[in-house]
Amino acid sequence: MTVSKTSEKSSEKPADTAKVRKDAAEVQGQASGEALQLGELSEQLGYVLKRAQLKVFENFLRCMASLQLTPAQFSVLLLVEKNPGRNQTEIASTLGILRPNFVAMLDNLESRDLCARIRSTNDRRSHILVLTDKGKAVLARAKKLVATKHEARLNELLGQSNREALLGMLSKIANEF
Amino acid sequence: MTVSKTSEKSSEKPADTAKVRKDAAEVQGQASGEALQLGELSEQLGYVLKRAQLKVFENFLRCMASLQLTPAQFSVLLLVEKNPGRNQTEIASTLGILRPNFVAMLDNLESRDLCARIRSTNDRRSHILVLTDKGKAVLARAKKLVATKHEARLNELLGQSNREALLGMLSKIANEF
DNA sequence: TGATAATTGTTATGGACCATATCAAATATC
DNA sequence: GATATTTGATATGGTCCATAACAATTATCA
Repeated sequence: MTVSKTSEKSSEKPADTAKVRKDAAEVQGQASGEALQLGELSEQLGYVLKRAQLKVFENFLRCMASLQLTPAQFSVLLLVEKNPGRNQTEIASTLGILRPNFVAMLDNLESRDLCARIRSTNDRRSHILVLTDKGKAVLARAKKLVATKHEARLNELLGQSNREALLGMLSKIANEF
Repeated sequence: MTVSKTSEKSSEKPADTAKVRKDAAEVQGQASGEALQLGELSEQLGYVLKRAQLKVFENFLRCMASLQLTPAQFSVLLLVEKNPGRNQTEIASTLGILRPNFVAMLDNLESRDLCARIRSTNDRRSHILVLTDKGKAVLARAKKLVATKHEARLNELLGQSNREALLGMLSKIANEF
């Protein structure tokens, strides 16, 4: 196999061997217009999981357009409502949010008068988080939107029992994987 | 209710009303050490879905540590192997990757000699994508790692039939939601 | 008690990922 | 053959995520 000067110019890329070019020549012009085959990709849990998650978030944002709440913001409001009086570190960490990144989130929610930081009397380093009246009202409306537009869509697509089974399996993965 | 000068300094935040401070005073010092209640959060599909996805990706990265392949890179290699001779636009779009963002990804894979861009003879604008021999070998090893370490873990956690049901529901969400 | 360590909220910063506008080269359209 | 479209690429900005560092406050403990 006379390979004339394995590298004519030193600017060639690592993959630029004769073998690859030969392989490529064999598939040149094949499969012009046809749809691509997903192949094993559609069996990869991570792939399907990620795509499903994107779709769900996308739908969530559409349902919440009138309230301008992201999934993360919604989760903060839910958690603060359920656990009033906790500080930023506690709320952030149970949501998997790092404290530095939680600051801007709270700045946003507080500027919209949805929740408030109150200096704790026990530990004057920390801020206690509470929903404002407006925050409670907005969250109530958000819950209704989620239930009627978002989760309802899921039930309609999967059926009640399947939806519950799905949630159970995802919880198991989230907690025990 | 005599509220002495509703706003002493104009620098007060919107949420700084007497009502919120009163509400906060009632929960000060409650629930010091106890664990937080997730409440309705654990029933929110989006929340559980996102957390599960993070766990799965995390595990995937650990399993692939020896090959240094991210989920996205793995999906590219899988798709190029199944569809050799397609161009960047086709591969990227079926993966939901925007063309500009696909360039750096390919630069990476190509610099590691896992795949190659070959100028198409049909349309000299486009690059045909092919796996190199090394790319094929690495992908083969990656598939084995995924099967024995990653997906096996899932089967062990959920059981074979549940794992298939999960995949089916996620596909349905990804495609029909 | 007082010196030292740890914690809380915060800022600054950098990386990874995602999205848009724009460009030159090549091709398609008419 | 003039114009529009497509392809890969660059530049750029936004969002999210992660780490280091800091002042104020609190905990530790010698």
